[in-house]
Amino acid sequence: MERNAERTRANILQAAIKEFSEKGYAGARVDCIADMAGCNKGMIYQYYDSKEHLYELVIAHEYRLLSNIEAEIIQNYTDPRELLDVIVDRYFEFLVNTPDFVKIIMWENLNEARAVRENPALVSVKAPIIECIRGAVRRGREEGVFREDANSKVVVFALITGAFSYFSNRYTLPHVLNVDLNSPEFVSAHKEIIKAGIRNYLKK
Amino acid sequence: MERNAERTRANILQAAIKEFSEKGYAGARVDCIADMAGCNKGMIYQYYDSKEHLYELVIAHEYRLLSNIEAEIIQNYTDPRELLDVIVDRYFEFLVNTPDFVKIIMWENLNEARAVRENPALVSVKAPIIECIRGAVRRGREEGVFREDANSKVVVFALITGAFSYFSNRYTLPHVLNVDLNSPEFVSAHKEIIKAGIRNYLKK
Amino acid sequence: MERNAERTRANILQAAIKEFSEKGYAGARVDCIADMAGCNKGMIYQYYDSKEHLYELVIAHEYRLLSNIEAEIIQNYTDPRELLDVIVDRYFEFLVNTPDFVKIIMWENLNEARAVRENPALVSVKAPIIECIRGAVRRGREEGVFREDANSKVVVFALITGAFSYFSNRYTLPHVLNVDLNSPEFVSAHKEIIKAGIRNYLKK
Amino acid sequence: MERNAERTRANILQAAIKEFSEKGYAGARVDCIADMAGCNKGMIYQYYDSKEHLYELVIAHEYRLLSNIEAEIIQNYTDPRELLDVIVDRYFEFLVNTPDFVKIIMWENLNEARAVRENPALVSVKAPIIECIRGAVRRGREEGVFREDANSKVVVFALITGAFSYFSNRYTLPHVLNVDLNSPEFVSAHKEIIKAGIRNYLKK
DNA sequence: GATGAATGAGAGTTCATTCAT
DNA sequence: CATGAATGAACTCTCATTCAT
Repeated sequence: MERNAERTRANILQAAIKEFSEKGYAGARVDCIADMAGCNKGMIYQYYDSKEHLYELVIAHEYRLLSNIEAEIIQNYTDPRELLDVIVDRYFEFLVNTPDFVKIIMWENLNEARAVRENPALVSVKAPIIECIRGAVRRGREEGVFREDANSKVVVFALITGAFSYFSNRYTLPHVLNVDLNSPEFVSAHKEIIKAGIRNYLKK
Repeated sequence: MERNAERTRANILQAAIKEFSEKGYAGARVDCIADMAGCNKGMIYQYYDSKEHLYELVIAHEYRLLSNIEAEIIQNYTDPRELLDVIVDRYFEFLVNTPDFVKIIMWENLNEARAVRENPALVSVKAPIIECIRGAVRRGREEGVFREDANSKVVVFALITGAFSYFSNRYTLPHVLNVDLNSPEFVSAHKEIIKAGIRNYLKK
Repeated sequence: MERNAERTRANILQAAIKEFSEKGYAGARVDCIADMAGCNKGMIYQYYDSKEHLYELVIAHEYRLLSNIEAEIIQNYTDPRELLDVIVDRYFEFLVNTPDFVKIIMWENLNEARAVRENPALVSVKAPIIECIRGAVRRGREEGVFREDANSKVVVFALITGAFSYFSNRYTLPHVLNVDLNSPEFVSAHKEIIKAGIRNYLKK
Repeated sequence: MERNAERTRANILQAAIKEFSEKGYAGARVDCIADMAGCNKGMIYQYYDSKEHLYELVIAHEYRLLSNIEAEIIQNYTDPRELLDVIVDRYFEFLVNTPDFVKIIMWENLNEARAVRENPALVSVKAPIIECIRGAVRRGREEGVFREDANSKVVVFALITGAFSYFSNRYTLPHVLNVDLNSPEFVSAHKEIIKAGIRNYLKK
């Protein structure tokens, strides 16, 4: 049996992401995490102190995943109109490929953002993308292509919730609507609605 | 202490709505529900058999609350363009006034709609509003004000998630964005984005 | 199976006295207490909240046992010389008949009196007997039978430790000395040594 | 990091003395001992096999500390009357300077002398001082300065418990009595009471 | 109809001990 | 000789559920 602290730590974190994402904080079981990580329960306490602390690290980890995407967007896109479309596309791409993420953020929301509020590092994790969008909105106004009184925060909020909402009702709505959320037509129609809504808000 | 079966049943249901909405299924405590209902634990088992069953009834109850709103919309609005705006407005009004609802639906989503799927009565609870919107979209196409290939399900999905999304990230996003979701300007800006997105999707 | 809250509470307390007295706080097992009390582990938490809190109540209970003896002494004896002998006799009698007591007080001593210090009610539990002895010492001085500079606290300390010491080395010393601490001759010889020591300290 | 078997063994023993003395057998933690010894847990098992065995060696070590004092007394003092006073003085001196000792003996007492009883070497560790006192008592009788029926074991027991008792209630009593056990007046008054008690027992 | 005492399975956590490196 | 990762049993505590009253 191979002994490797870093490997075990990582296995536990991955297992915890899966468990917390599937069952939320209250429903998650430390035993299940240990089983999935292929290690003993004691290891979780050795490396992460408590279920609570492990959960906080999972939240921080997931937030960082998205902020990595955002950092890449910030570096590469500056044109105000292009930027907003890109953000919707990238968010969708990320959320489609990272199904754990949406669920974890939703559980955290329902916990009233307890872990986020108590982690100073997370308070400003969205500052860069906010600043980026704010800059784009300002430049759009200066260039005369956006209306004068456009509110950046409204735009950021609409961008994020627009992308999120597609996934956050992933289980109940498709069921009662009897639709396939994964069909490319459905995805692109929804993305277009979000983009158009924001475009309309910004247009002069 | 008065003995009143109906009163006790109702108290338990209200308490359960509060408890499940605040803590989700896994985090909810039967003891807390009994305390809030001002009765003892035995009553919950007498009237509702188990925590699980009580939860299912809570879900059904909440779904019915929204479908009552929907029934009223269906009766009173027929004009295709007006209808969509009305739905957004009514949904927002309902969700603002019924904060427990959003949380319960979100928890249920995260439970992968277990209770909804297992309850035949809920499977068709959204059929009327879907049929109503479908009819409006069809009439809009017939009247030549909507595009020919408009998909009713895309519209229903956008309407519901659009309204929902405003509330479903109620805790994390305002915190990192430092905004007040309750300000009338923010609310109406967001509603307008949703309406415009859908309007744009439908327009010829 | 009879259901009786008061009975169960009392059973748990008695079982806890036994368990804590035999094994100390760290060595005591909640499971053992439940078994001895003939009830379920959950009852202990329902009635006493935690192992810690149960321990504190046990300590308080035991202290009260001794202070009941002291109250009886205070009421019935006033003659300075007689009083001191009576205290030694009564303490011995009590400690012989209440073997749990000595051990619990010793464990508590080794815990550096944590529970005693944190319980305001216990801080003054020995005040009456101290005051009583202090009064006897004072009267003995006034009556000219005790020395002028006799210190009451020295006397109280010698009285209590004198009685206690007989029991507190109950296990190691008899073993290495190969003596029977319960033989009446040994008991009365030891009591006489203590009484004589104190008498000598007080004599003019 | 230097590799030094003897050094590590010694460090572990010292750390164990501290840990067992502070927390008793049940409360002591192998991890804490390793930390204090500046080594890792494996070393403890390599050198001492188990927590249990380490504890037994600690007990033996502490007993030997006192018997060294006793050996020195035995060698240097023979006069019956002087001897008893010297023993009280030396015991006090030792116990004041070796605070761990009192606590360890007390814990061991509460464990009902398990380690002492199971260690043949300890059974006779007090034989020399007992024999010494027995001899002094005999000579005192022969010289006509002690009573004829003086029991040496009573004297040994009184000597040891008399010295011990001052320290064994070190935490609870001073707290409720509000006295300073370290004040020279208090110490010498207490010693005098013990000496006088024994002197009185022995006198013709 | 209503109470709350009692249960037992299982949750999070700790700890002496072992073992690959 | 030394490390610290890993284990598993046992511990404190919780909770949905049952049942005598």
